[in-house]
Amino acid sequence: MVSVATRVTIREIADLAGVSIATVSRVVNGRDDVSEETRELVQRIVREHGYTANRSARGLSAGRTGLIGVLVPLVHPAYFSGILSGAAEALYEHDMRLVLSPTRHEHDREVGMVDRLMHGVTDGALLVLPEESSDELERLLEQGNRFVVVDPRSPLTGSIPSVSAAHASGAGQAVEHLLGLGHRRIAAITGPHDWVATEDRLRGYHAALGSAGIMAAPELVVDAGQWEIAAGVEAAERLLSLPEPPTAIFAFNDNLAVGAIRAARSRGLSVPEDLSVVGFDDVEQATVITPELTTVRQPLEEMGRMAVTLLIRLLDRQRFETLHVELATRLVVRDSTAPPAS
Amino acid sequence: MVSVATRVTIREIADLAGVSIATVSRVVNGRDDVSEETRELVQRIVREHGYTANRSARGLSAGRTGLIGVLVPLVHPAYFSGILSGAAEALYEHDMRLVLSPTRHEHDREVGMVDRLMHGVTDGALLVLPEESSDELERLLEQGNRFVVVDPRSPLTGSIPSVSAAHASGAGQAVEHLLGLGHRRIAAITGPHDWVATEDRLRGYHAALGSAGIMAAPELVVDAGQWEIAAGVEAAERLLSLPEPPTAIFAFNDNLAVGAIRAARSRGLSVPEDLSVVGFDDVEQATVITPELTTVRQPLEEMGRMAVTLLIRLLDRQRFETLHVELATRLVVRDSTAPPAS
DNA sequence: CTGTTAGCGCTTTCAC
DNA sequence: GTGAAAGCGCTAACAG
Repeated sequence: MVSVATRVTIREIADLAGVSIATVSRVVNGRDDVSEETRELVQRIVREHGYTANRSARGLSAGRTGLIGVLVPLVHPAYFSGILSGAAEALYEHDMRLVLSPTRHEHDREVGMVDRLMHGVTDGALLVLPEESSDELERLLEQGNRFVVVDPRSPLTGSIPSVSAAHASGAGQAVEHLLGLGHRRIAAITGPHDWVATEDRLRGYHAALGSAGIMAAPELVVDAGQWEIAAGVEAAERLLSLPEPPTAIFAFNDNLAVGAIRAARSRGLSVPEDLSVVGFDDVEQATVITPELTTVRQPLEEMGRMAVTLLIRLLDRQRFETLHVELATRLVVRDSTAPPAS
Repeated sequence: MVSVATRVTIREIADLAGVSIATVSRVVNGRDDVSEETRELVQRIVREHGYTANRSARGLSAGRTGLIGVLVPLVHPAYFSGILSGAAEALYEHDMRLVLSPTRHEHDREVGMVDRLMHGVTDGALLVLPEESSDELERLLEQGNRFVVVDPRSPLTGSIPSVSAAHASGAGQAVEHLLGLGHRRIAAITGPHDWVATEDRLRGYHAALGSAGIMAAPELVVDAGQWEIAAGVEAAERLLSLPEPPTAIFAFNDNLAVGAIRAARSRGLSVPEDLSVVGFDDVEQATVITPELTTVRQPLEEMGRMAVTLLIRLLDRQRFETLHVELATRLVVRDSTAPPAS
């Protein structure tokens, strides 16, 4: 005969303490217009009975649910789960919770989810690598939705808050590392060409080469078109069959780098002796592959945390100057890079 | 002067349609006591205005929020994100959402989160690899909480619904594969000894050997004590320095298997020529490592989906016979296993 | 079949 | 400093 336990409500706490529910509400929400005496009394009762406000009721009456939607294309890839992890932790510290909403990269599903989430379930959202165009996002904002974009796919207009990694300078770090080792023919395997991540990293690549007085040979930049291992294999094969192949490859993410290593190996080339490879992201597989990958670490957890920070400020209607935050990357040198053969 | 858009409410839809809010509510909730005519009218208006019920209000009034809490130790490891992914997808199909709640393996945090979640934010929960003892879980259940345990760490009493992989038969598949290749000295690197996963896999290991008329040598079973790569390296080193080392190692998860491969390699042994290695889980790194890992695949997404199915039945107060569901595993043969040297 | 009404538990004016 | 009371938007009896 177990029935769903009926939780203690604000009414009961009020009765127990001999005060009104308004007073209990004040204490629980940390208002300061309560006498010290009353506050302590109420707090004691609250503690003794393990009372916590019913979130639905609070959401309905105060318009704040303490829930944040996080839209990610997929939850599985390490890239997204890193961001998720950081966001969940930051929200937990604010006593808020994360509503996980995978969009499967489907534009319509994403739009629908934002809409539903924003209507009574969630106070705001994080849009990770959203499918929507800048215009669509702008419109969402105008409709009164509160959100922060994490790692925008395409360039955003000024008023949409966002958090991303410093792609260009990260790429610069990678290339400078290779230059420092003595490489001069440094190839790039890029991601899809219309992504901010790709374009910015490409910019960083060219800038770093340029500063060293090197003009990147056009044939050394190949577009993998995707971010998957297979595309990396293919792109690397094209590079390695060049009349004058590169001595180092900067792959625009770790998957592509893994592909490059495989391609090299299957040609009998050894990494890093015959070919240096640098990746980007620093996800787990970077340390599983042999040789362990030298790569540019994106601060994924930190990106999630930072996005939460911005969003909470937004919800509190605080203004802030910098709507676009770029988080620094860090080069992690492991075993896949070395000076060129001779 | 953008103000937070005030969403269309049931009241407005009712007015627009010239019916009462009760009727709108009936239509929206798919009740069948509405005339076809009225239903269509209301549905049209609802569609035109993109109305969806405010979840907080519904939660408060109906006691159902459409939200499910999922407690996981961490979100990042592929193991958990696989389960999360399956659960999120299944919930989405039921128009429900997932509240992500990482516990960091902290018992108190987990208990606190269950408690808070269950109070007005969530209808029920999935507890993945929970820290609580069977007794504590039992008590939670008695207090009226609705939840399903995914991959219990310790054995559960009968009344607590759970979903897990078929550990014993999975281990059997691994060992039989090795036996089939001709191995006779088959070692096991186990996880922590008080885990259901460890004990069941160990049982499967012994059973399979036993059926082949082989008595497992005690020194061939080593307890890694953890699930991490480093522990796998260490355990494998112990095995490989035995006077009569094994020709094959069955590691109780992929991390440990990766460790075993590293240990073999650093001794100049090549896998699979000199040593076969089988893992358990089939997470991404199994295909990144060289050689690609032969491993027992756990149906992680499916476990998440199944848990959601059970939970929803539980919420609907449906009875079911099988409270404990075991999902079959599948052996994935790749390149880390081969017949013994000679 | 449809409308009226009474809450769900909480926050928030507005008085005192 | 504290309480009374009016909702927040919705669901679920209960009438008719």
